[in-house]
Amino acid sequence: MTINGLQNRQTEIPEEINGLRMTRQRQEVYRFLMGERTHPTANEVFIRIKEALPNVSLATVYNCLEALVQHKIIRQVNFDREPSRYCPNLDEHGHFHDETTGTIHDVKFKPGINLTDILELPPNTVIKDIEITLRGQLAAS
Amino acid sequence: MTINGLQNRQTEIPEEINGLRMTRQRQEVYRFLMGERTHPTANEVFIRIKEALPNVSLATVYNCLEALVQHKIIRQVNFDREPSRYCPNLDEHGHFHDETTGTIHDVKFKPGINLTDILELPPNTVIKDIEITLRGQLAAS
DNA sequence: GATCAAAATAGGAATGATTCTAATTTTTTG
DNA sequence: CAAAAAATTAGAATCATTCCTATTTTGATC
Repeated sequence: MTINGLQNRQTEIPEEINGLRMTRQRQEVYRFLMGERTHPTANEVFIRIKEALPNVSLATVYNCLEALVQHKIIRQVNFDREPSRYCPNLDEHGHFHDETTGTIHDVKFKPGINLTDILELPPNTVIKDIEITLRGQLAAS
Repeated sequence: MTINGLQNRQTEIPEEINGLRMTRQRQEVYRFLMGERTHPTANEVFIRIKEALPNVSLATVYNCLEALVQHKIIRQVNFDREPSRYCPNLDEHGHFHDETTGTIHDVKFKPGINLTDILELPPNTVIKDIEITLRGQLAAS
């Protein structure tokens, strides 16, 4: 792929993000996710970054993904009991799972909506994380 | 437990619910869930209904749960990648997972709130199912 | 109530995403 | 550079769930 190393410079990724040292493997995982809207699984990440790092192991991909999630650099998304998927969008948002195509779409909240405004939470509740998932289909219009 | 069979009559469960024939095993699964607020896992259901049906198998519990879910008699609830849990509350609601105690609480919507009102869904979307899960803790007040 | 077909169940094997373990390599620190 | 810490690798282990197949139960029909 490379003709000239200098022209092959890919998106610059800092040496550290949110206190997490960005090793080569973490960079590749992160770079791939940043360019994806498809919410890939760990295995899909693995297959893809093997192109750049042929010796990478699946365990490392899991380690990287976990580290990135824990440092709030990416998000983990779960649909029922399917394999976890990973998402670079850190804005508060939900996910719509289109059953017809199997694709997943981010779903924004309408402006000014605050999740905790619409739910009857027990008093003194500290919410750390919210996950909203929708299943359905895009009707042929 | 039984002194007098007649007095031991438990909650009457119809022979059929939503088109699903209520076999003995399905009855036991359903009856147990109806009396529980704890959102048990398949295995917890299994352990519990073995008291009434010593020969029941875990596979059957899974079969029963799936049948009940598919006929919209109970709901399946997933937290991240933890074992699925089951819930007899059919009202539209979310779940709050208290990390301190490990307990799960149903969360109602405030009156008049319509989920689709607050989300920016793609046009022509048919939503079949919504799942809202919250993780956090009940602060000591 | 006997008979046949369909549905449900039981038990155990198989699956598959994820986690764990131990050994090796890389990075950081003194 | 040496030692310690962190990250990576490969493969084994885990465990919830599904699958398979034989058996049992149920429902329909006579």
